[in-house]
Amino acid sequence: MRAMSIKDAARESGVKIPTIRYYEEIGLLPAPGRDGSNRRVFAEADLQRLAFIRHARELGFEVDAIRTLLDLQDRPDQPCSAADAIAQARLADVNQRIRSLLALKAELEAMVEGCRHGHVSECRVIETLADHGRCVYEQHGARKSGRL
Amino acid sequence: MRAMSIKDAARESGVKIPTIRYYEEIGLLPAPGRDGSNRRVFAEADLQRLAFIRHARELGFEVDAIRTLLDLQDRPDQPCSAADAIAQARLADVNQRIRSLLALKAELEAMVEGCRHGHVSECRVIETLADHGRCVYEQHGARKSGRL
DNA sequence: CTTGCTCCTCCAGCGGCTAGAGGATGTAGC
DNA sequence: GCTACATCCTCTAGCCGCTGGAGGAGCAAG
Repeated sequence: MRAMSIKDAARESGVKIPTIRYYEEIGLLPAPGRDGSNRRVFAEADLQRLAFIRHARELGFEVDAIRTLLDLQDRPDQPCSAADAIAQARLADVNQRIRSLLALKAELEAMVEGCRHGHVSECRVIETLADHGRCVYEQHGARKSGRL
Repeated sequence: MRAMSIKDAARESGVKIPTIRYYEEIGLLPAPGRDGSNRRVFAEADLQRLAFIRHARELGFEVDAIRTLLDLQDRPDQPCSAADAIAQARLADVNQRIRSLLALKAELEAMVEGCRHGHVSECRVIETLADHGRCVYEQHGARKSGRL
């Protein structure tokens, strides 16, 4: 059973030091042990938890969702439908986001391609921004939250 | 020349009232006139500016970029290369984001499809989160900022 | 005994809003 | 004139998920 400092835990897990402390503060990571000088000592289980959290964050899960997923992980006899639902919801969100971004991409490409590289007075980029009506696709925008 | 209240301006521009005030505060929207009771009075030009800002925000431009774009709009004799560069940078960002999200989508689909709807102990979703090595695609993650 | 490294806690800030308190003013109906 | 209600104002604090800095403690090596 390795016991390591926060610095080592950060290196091993890929989670930065202040972020580790933050996860502890918000209760995502259970408070690790301390040594005689009040320094945190991380065990194997803490590292696994950090890796889990990091991976979930990379996949864009919100902290609350991760909390639920971690709780589930701790109770292996539960049905996994809750975990499945969270992942499904996240997938739906990602799909929606991709759709939005593809519309933006088309819009931005039209703006950039239309640019004659002259003066602002005849700049397609500025014109398009000023007049939504010139948009290639109407339906960009109105995303609520802003992850990934 | 119409002169309207903040409520009307919000309705016309699609920008919410507190957001309009916020844009004024951060200097994105020049401070509009006031009436005898210290209430904001919005003119046509203000509305156009609000529409410009809103459209740019929908396309995911950052406030600083919008500031530059608005400055450019105000000086039509300038070359539009700066505006072009901002739009290009935004396009590159959108493309990168789409790539990330497609990787996430694949990853999430693998997780969800692998789920046998049994117990957490054999849940593909939880397993995959716990062990990055099981990922279909390594290269998800590490996006810096989180818009759209 | 000093230097340098790591650690601790606490607090402030990022972006882009959003929401609420607490108060002033305007308008409509009686 | 009075009441009710809508709208406006300013100011402050909160959202998410961190990130960074101040100020201080503790430990090892030279």
